[in-house]
Amino acid sequence: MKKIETKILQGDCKEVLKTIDENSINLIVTSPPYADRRKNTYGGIKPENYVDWFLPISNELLRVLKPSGTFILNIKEKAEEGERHTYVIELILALRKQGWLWTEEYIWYKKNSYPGKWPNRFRDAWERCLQFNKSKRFNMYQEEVMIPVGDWANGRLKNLSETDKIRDNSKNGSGFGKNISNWLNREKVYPNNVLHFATVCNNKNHSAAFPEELPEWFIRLFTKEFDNVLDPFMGSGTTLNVAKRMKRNSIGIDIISEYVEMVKKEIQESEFVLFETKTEYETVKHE
Amino acid sequence: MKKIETKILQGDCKEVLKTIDENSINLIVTSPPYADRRKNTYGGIKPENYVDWFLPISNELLRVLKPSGTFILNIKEKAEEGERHTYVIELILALRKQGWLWTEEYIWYKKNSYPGKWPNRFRDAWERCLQFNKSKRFNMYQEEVMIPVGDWANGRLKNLSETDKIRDNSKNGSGFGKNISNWLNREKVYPNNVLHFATVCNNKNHSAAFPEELPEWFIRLFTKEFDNVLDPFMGSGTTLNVAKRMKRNSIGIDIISEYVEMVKKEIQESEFVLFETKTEYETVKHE
DNA sequence: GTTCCGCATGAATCGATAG
DNA sequence: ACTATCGATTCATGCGGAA
Repeated sequence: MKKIETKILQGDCKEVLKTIDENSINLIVTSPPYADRRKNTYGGIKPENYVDWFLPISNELLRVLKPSGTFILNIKEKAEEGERHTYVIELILALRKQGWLWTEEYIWYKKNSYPGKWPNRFRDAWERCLQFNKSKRFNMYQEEVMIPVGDWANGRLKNLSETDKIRDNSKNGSGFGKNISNWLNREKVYPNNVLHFATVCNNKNHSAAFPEELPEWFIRLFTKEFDNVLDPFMGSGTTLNVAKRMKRNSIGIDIISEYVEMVKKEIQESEFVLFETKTEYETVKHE
Repeated sequence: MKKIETKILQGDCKEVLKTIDENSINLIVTSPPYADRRKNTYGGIKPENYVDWFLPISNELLRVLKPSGTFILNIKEKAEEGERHTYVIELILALRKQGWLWTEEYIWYKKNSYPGKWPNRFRDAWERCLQFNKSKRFNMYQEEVMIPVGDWANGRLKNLSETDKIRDNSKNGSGFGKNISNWLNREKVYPNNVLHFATVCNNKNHSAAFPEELPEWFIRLFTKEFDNVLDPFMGSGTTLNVAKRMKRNSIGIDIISEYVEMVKKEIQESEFVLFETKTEYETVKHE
């Protein structure tokens, strides 16, 4: 029986990542600390230094990711002095120069973000989930995230007209054509690039990270069982917990030892539930 | 009684804008032709030339906008050969260099996005609505766009169908973690920066790029009655029609005379309904 | 009239196949 | 090795005709 490995490493990920084998990771899902002058994790990265701070890390991520792998970066620029910062869009350009492909930008639309306002803006209800890849041919298991077909199918597919049974090209030359009969008996359809997930509440002693649904969706989409998932900014360990539950090997890194200890404890407790898995903290094994 | 003026001008907006007084416009809402799109009507701007094409126009927009005014740019980059193009984010950086403040990025979350599914990506269900300003002190009438608390709880501006609720649940699974009782006794709440509107497409001879709700929301938020609204890429005239209905003066520019004639006719027909307003095509008057 | 139902429509993008 | 065309995918909306 195969075992699931969940490794938790303490340290600055820029250094710790160097201990990980190249081309060994199938998926990186992470939410790095946002630029913030006041925070003391990572010394508080200033917005104007954010790109320079991130590039050495992403260079290691580029090294450890398999060519068929995917890197999902959950990030949102802060507003300061009435403006949105530009460090995130500058980071996209810099990552492309570093060799990453900017494949897509998914939107995390926060379901239950509180109403609220400032004099010049409303509550920010969305974050970017930027998808980067090493090559154009990456693994994507689209069937794993399909959703039920909409109400329209009930009425529309009841009785088909003649044009419904063949490919019917759009009359206005848009190039869009469809064959309605393809949709008979179809129960599920593919989703789009807006993810409508709830936010999580701050009930633990750490700042709120993303909800489990977010890494789960990407893990489902970009990995299969026993693949390797990495979160270099582990925080409260959401990605690792989800990966373990979904039978993916995972590596988490965090600079704050309190987080590391907390996640280790949490993962160990889950051993009693999922006793067929095994957690290793010290040794590094790859397929 | 004050009269509403609706002016429709034919020509290249880069030139036509020069005839408009400086500091005279309260709100610019526009959706320029996207790169490589609408080739048959606008000729199609190449992605690599997009920023250079747009900057002379935005320079005129900067001139005609009042210091308290707002510029809303609806745009979305295309995907090509597996990657998202970067010309839109390069445009944001270039507009800031030109003197604009990048205040906010609203998301237009399209209810009925264009169908599509490819080996490497899903349907694109959102577009950017970028907010730029000349100064940090711009007019914003936040109370005008408040929404009923029930709609906010659904995360939508309209109620969900039963199937939509199931689809939503299958995507996120979790309910509300937060105590929303504080909001229950309030009639209306402020919205957030995600706008959930449907696209418009009908079987008549023209289709609107964006639905009326989109310019209506921004006109409500950033102008009051008798303010001046400008759309330099008028197209089918959605912005002008909405502005007129909401008793705002407006100027529309388009290079295609067919569109200009069509919108003129449409605006004139609405005279019979809203006979207290008056449309002027030739003279230019400002407060 | 008014409501119901049928159905065309769309800022798209990829791979495969044909010329 | 180019370019051109075709097939696949999908659902809210509004029009027009029927009930």
